[in-house]
Amino acid sequence: MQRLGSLHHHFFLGSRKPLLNPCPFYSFISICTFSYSPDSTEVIYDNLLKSCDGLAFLKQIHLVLTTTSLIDKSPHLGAQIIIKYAQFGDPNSARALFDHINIHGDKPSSFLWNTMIRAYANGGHCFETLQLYSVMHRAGISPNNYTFPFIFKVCASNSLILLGKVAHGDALKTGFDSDLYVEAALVDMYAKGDQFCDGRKIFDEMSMKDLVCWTAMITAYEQAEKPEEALILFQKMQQEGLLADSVTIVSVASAIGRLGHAKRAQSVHCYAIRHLFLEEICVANSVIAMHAKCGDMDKARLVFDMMDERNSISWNSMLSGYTQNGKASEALLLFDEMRDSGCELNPVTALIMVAASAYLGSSHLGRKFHDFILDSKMKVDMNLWNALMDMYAKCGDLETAVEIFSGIHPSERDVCSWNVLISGYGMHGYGKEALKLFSRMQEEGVEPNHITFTSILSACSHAGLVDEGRKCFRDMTKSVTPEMKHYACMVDMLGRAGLLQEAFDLIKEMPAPPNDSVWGALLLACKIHGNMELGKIAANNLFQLEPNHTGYYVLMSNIYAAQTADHENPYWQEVYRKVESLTIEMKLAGYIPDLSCALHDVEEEDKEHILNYHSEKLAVAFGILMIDSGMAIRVTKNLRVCNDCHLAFKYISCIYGRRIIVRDANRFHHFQGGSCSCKDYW
DNA sequence: GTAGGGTTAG
Repeated sequence: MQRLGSLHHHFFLGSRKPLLNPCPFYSFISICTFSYSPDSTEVIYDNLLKSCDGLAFLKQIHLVLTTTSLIDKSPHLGAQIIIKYAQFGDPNSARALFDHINIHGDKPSSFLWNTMIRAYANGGHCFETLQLYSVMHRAGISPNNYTFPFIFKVCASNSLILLGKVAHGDALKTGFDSDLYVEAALVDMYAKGDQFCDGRKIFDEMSMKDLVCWTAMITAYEQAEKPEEALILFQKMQQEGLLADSVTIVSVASAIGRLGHAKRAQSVHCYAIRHLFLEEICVANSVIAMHAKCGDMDKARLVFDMMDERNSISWNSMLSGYTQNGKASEALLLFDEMRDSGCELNPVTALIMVAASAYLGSSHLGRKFHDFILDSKMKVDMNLWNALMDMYAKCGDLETAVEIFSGIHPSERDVCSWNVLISGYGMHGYGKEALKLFSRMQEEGVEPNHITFTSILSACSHAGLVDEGRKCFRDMTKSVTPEMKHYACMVDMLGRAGLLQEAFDLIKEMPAPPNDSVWGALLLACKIHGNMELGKIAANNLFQLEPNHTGYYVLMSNIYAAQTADHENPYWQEVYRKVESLTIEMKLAGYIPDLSCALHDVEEEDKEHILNYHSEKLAVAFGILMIDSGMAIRVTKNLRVCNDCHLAFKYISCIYGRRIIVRDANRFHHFQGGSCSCKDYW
């Protein structure tokens, strides 16, 4: 062996260059052939093949073995060459050799058949894999525990579960179904093919499960958007004493990302650090995506910045994280960095950047990325076309969105293309057109999904098409179970149309407890239509569900405020007129409204308007109108009096020569002759 | 005797 080793070494150093010309190489190998017994020759070639790192080199070796007929004598070397061809992405050459052996050599062993099947399967050649599997049967060669995993793998990744089931039957007949690898592949196939129960059943009945089986099942749950189940299984796996490896962690991180659990995200991150998994690009990428989905872009960025090597998935995860967290401008900055880094910009990158443009509502930017896509000659798949349409619709350019849609061949359009356009029409207020598209879509045989129904209900809502919306909802319940968001759309639609009781009845009929978006839609409708009674019910539910969401408190407070202004006071018109004349009189006397007291972020003009109708000003105006001039005007208020009202009351006390006594949340203010007892310190 | 399964962005 020592001798062979050095010979091998010598060959490698000495004849690399002449390889371009087969002659010297060939004569050298010939010498070897004569110098050693056939067994030793086989070992030499075996070593040669092991060190072979390119297709050209491999073809040379193949040629020599063919001309010396060694290929027909050594099935082992034949198999090694087939394996190498597959590794270098040349399954056709592998197949040619396989066929050659089939004709010239002994009948290929099941080992060789498996090798060829594997070459096809790993190269993603689904049809060839399955065809060879069937030829194998006809040739009378039995598949074994090495055959089945590859068959199941291609069935899984090409959604050919029926064919997979047939092969499963073969495995049962031959008794290989209880092999660990076969079982793991079956679990994977059934789970990926939406046949969870079958996959889970096999998994549960396995006599022995290793880490790969657990990971396959965990991954299946995660990819089927069942992250809770994935994590429950992960916990069980740990209870069984198995330790997660980097592949497991990738799936667990994805599951946690889906759930948005920031705390668990941190613990997975730590685990990955402790086990040095973050050095693997795949793990780092999934940890980045996890933090991004949990809303923590700083942590995502930290991982990203620490990476020694990044691929396009790393960059894209960051870009999409920034976009999804409302930091589109950060995404734009990072995109420039990505371009400078020389990393490949792929269709996913383009998709994210188009979505970022849509988020910013900038058709200028969106168009720039559209041009970039066309210039880069990258393949524009349906997802990217859909994103472009969505971007144009969201940037106010519905015409271009429609233009793109019309340019796509009808057979190419998927359900998402229709959804994008329907929602585009909806958000532009064209409810009738959205409905027409919805019918056209069904006529063309495209099955609507839950997003289609959300889009169409929302379109009806914005256009006030209540009857049509009701009908869509009824039709929808025939084929799919309505989700929260559909109820929210319905409540919004009915509520906007003033059908508050019907909206409330619908909420009461819901099979599951309504969430915040359903109650939020009702509350908004109550605000629009001034319904205090239902508003209180909606608000109370919202305050329990989302106690920290300030927007709902503001909405409810506005309902109360509107009710106050809602003219219960028979003199309201006089009061409002008085406030207006008071303002003019005060301004003549030098009053400048203190706009900083109007806390809403609105135009200056609106701020002044809001200030004028502060409840204490209305009360004082009412007092001036109603109370004898000799008497003090007394106002009681439950909040601290604002600066602007305080200033105004000083002016009024002077202009009208009246005492105004205001009790606010903390103290009394006595206004008289242009000043206040608090001496402006309160 | 040779060979094998589970992974990340949208």
